[in-house]
Amino acid sequence: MTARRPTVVQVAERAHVSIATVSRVLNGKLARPSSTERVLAAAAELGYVPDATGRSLRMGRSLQIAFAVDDVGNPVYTEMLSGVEDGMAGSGSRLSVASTGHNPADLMALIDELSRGYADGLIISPLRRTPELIQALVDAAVPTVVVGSLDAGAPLDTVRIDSGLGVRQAYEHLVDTGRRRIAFVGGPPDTAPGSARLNAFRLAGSEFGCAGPVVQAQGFTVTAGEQAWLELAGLTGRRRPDAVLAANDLLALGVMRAAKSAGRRIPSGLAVAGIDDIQFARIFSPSLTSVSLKARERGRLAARLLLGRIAAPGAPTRTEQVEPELIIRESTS
Amino acid sequence: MTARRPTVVQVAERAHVSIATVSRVLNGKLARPSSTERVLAAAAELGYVPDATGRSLRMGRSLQIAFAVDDVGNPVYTEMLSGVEDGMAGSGSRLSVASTGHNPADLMALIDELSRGYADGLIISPLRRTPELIQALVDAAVPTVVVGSLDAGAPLDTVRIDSGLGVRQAYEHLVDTGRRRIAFVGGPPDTAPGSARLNAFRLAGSEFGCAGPVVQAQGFTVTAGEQAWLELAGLTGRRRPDAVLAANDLLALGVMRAAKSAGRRIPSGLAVAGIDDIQFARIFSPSLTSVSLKARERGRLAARLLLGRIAAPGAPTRTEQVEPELIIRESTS
DNA sequence: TTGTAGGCGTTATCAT
DNA sequence: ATGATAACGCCTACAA
Repeated sequence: MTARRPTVVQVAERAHVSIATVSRVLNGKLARPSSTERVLAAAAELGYVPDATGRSLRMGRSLQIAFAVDDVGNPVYTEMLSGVEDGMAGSGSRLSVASTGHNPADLMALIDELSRGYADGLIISPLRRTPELIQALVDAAVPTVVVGSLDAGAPLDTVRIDSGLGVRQAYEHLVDTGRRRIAFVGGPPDTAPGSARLNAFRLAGSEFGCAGPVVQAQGFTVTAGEQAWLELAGLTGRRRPDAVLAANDLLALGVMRAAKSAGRRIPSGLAVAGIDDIQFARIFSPSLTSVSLKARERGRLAARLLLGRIAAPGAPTRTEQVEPELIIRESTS
Repeated sequence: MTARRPTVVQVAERAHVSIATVSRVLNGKLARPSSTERVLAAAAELGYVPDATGRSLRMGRSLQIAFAVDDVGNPVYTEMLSGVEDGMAGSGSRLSVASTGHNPADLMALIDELSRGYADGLIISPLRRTPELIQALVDAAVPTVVVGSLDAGAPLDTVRIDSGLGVRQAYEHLVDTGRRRIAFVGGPPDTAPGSARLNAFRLAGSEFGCAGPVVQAQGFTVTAGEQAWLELAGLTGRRRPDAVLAANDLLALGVMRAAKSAGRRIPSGLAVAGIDDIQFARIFSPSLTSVSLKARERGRLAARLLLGRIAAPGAPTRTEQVEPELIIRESTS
């Protein structure tokens, strides 16, 4: 911790070779067996480990990947992060995590920071996909992979999932199980998932004809879900919903909690379904029916995509598609 | 993304000064106003941003902090991570996250990796504090802050919390609310929190005399908690517990879920309390009584400690202490 | 096969 | 106040 770490120079001296030979041996290039042996021995004795910064400077690669996450409090991002780590396994790169909070400026600052060269690429799953953000990502100093659907125009690698299809699956399931007045608790409408899922709900509503009231929550949080329930709770008669479809699991959990406190029975009095299938969805009582958006798999794919892009910067942009999957649990059956 | 980024050389040429002056101006050292102005203008026009790698090499600092987490699936670590980010705010350093899984070798490899100089320090909250691990941390290439209690001997900065006191608080609360046969669901006994909390439970038991059966779970997970309940469920008569104290919230949630499925009423038939006070503890039904171990605060303090250590490597080791806090909710009252 | 030397981008010393 | 230059640790032509 105190002693200065040995460098190629120390190793070279000890092995009685030049630093070039040291570097070659350590990087697996060919060298005379005797030299190889001496270098390896010297390196081992000295406890030599190549310096990441020196190597980065020389190679022009930091061997780091940045992952920007909007809301660390949402388990879905933890799962995605876990997937990113999986996808990076064996790549030799490390993971730099930045939570950008809910401040768009933070995110822009992060993208700017990339031009410092501390990461070779960025994985991002932005809640708000504004044109400015997309443009910033396209112009970023390093390649970016977006987890989320983009207009075909943007020259960016993406990992997509049709969350609208997920909404439809949940909706259909609610109808199949006899619900006839399905309320929707949407996320903030200015977010990509917020608007996409609301649209899908409206579409499903016009097809199946069981759409009930729509509430826009302030965020994708449990608290917002609880508040959303308050708006729903007052409705009576024909406006009173027999099911709630929420734009994500945290909202659904909030709705369930508030509805239960208010004396509603779930699922007999009210069915509730969410989206994301976070790990806790299974644990709740009643356990929450939810549409898995395969966060982990998306993270894994994003990492593969990014590593591929870094290896071949000129290759045509790619898109990976993942399919949503309805997981039926107690809250609807 | 394609064009090579400008360096001090470009800026210097454009401003008609030397690279030394560019560096000085950009780092806020004194310079003639006219030079300052020209340099700033040139830098702005070129969109110059200092390269992190070049700076790191020269400064001998990577401006990165590593955070090693045993189990990303446990929200308590997400909260701690969040605290670490808070504590690092404004320091100019970035956060590198590595989840070491449950493989001790991974962790050792991570510590070895530190000697590559990719981080200036490490924050770690290890489940298993073996002598080998502690020694490795002491010998690590960069300073380490341990979130957890260590023997006084180890020359490491630490953030402590008396989780035994937390166990006692919960135990006392259960006794106060009339429970007379308190079961304990402990984590793996070879982990630091596993053994510390079990010991505290035994101590409280001998003091208050209401200790019931003890179950050792395989891990600190919901699933392990569900399995633990299975062991408890068969007990009858005098061995049948009227309360369960679990070594962490995930275990407690698992116990609650399994007990409810088995028809036990909570808290009337069985009281359940956990430890950690993860965000979801509040959301469950019934909401979970838990002892907050201030994960976020501990993360924040760890970051401060580490930054201080990096700034003053020779300073005496420090320990921050945080107090546990019992949060009473529905699962016990 | 091996060594010398240059350069990646930055900061800091030492003259001027 | 400023400029030339060295140095951080590494890899890799290029020359021998």
